[in-house]
Amino acid sequence: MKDISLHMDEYLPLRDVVFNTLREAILTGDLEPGERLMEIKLADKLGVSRTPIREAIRKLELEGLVNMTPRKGAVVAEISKEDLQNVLEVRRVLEQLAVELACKRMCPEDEEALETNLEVFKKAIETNNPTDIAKLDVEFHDIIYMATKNARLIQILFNIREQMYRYRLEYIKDQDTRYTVVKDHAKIIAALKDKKVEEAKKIIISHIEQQEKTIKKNMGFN
Amino acid sequence: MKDISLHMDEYLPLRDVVFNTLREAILTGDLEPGERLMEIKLADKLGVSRTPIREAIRKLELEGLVNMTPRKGAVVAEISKEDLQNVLEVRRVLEQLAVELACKRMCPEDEEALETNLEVFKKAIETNNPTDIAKLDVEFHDIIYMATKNARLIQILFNIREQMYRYRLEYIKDQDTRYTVVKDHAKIIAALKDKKVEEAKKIIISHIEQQEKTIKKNMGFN
DNA sequence: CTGTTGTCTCCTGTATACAATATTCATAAA
DNA sequence: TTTATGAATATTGTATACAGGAGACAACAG
Repeated sequence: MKDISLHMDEYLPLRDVVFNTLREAILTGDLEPGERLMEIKLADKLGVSRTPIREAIRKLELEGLVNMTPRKGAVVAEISKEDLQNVLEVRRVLEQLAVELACKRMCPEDEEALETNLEVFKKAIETNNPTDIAKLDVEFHDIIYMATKNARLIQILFNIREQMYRYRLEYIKDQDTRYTVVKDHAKIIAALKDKKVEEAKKIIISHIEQQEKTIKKNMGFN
Repeated sequence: MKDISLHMDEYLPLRDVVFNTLREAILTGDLEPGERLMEIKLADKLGVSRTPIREAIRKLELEGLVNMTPRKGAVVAEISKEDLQNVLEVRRVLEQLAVELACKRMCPEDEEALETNLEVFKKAIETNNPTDIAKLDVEFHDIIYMATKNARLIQILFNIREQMYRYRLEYIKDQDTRYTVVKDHAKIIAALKDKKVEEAKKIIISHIEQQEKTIKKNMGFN
């Protein structure tokens, strides 16, 4: 039997479409922190009934993007300096774990993917395309995550990155840091290839701390 | 105005009641791994409509306790040796982070709570009440989590513990390890009080590794 | 002028109805 | 006997209806 399955995963339940739409809107700031999410209004706007909206909101709640109060509804979660600190504290150790595991378990394809990414990244910086740059940076870390072969870790890191996205857009606008990012990525790749775990960890930490500084600077958290 | 507020948090939406019920059933093994969760059946059994059931299942999905396939429904997530490994890898670093932060931020009340817990724990072991023992062990770690003052970390650790519960019940039945657990707890408290971060981390790691061994032994993962 | 109460409206919580898809099982053809 | 095929059935996806709580606001009492 040949592969006749023409994208059987093409179909997405409305709740997932709604979920993605709302998430995107929150991450880009289209829906502002503190804003109420009213089911009927959203349902009308998106042209669906309340049911998928409700289910999407339940998921957003678990993702930490909205806060719910029973019988009062959901509001877009606030972003605060404290919360950023909290997320970064967790992220720091998990990213370290990720490079550690990646070091152990990385296969040749992963290595290759990292190097390809770095090249494309460099080009994107030349052409100065912010969207591409952000996407490629995300992809770089994705490759490392995947190399860990730990589905749980991957899931949590994805979730954390989601949170970070609300700050990240600010971060990536900052011109000065771009070359630092490239250098960091190159160093990480080298360390991973040489299986220098501690080295790789160190770079990741400084990488994150650099981001932290930039974000705080750009958002006026000080 | 006196405190006349008689349990205003008494009310729980049905979806949360259902969520707790199903979670409990999954964790205790009442609902077995691989078992299908059919909405109508559950709705009839619990005497509610499908709506709260569906919303509860969405939450269970995000918690990782069930797996969903669009248009096919939800099944109770399997528990495998690999998954246990994955969870433990993450847990190891996050528990370390927790004691590190707890060391920094613990207040006198937290210290007191830990010591009280230890005393009660000892008594529970004397009287050999498995339910109490499990509850107190959980509480011990809760106190440390809370002392970190990091809501994100707390949330993830809670979630991880939830996952662990599926193995933990087996773990706690094991008689031999109980005294080790008490000793570990005492050592952790001492280290936290003396602000000996590295020491505390070391103990936590061995504590977890001990659990890991016991769980694997009891579940025949080898 | 201030605070209380009642009503009105809006919104969420829950149930149910209807639509679309997946599964099952029997039947028929090779 | 095995494999297709298709109708019957079961189950999920989505929309809608109805009930009840929360907030807003006006009328009224102090």
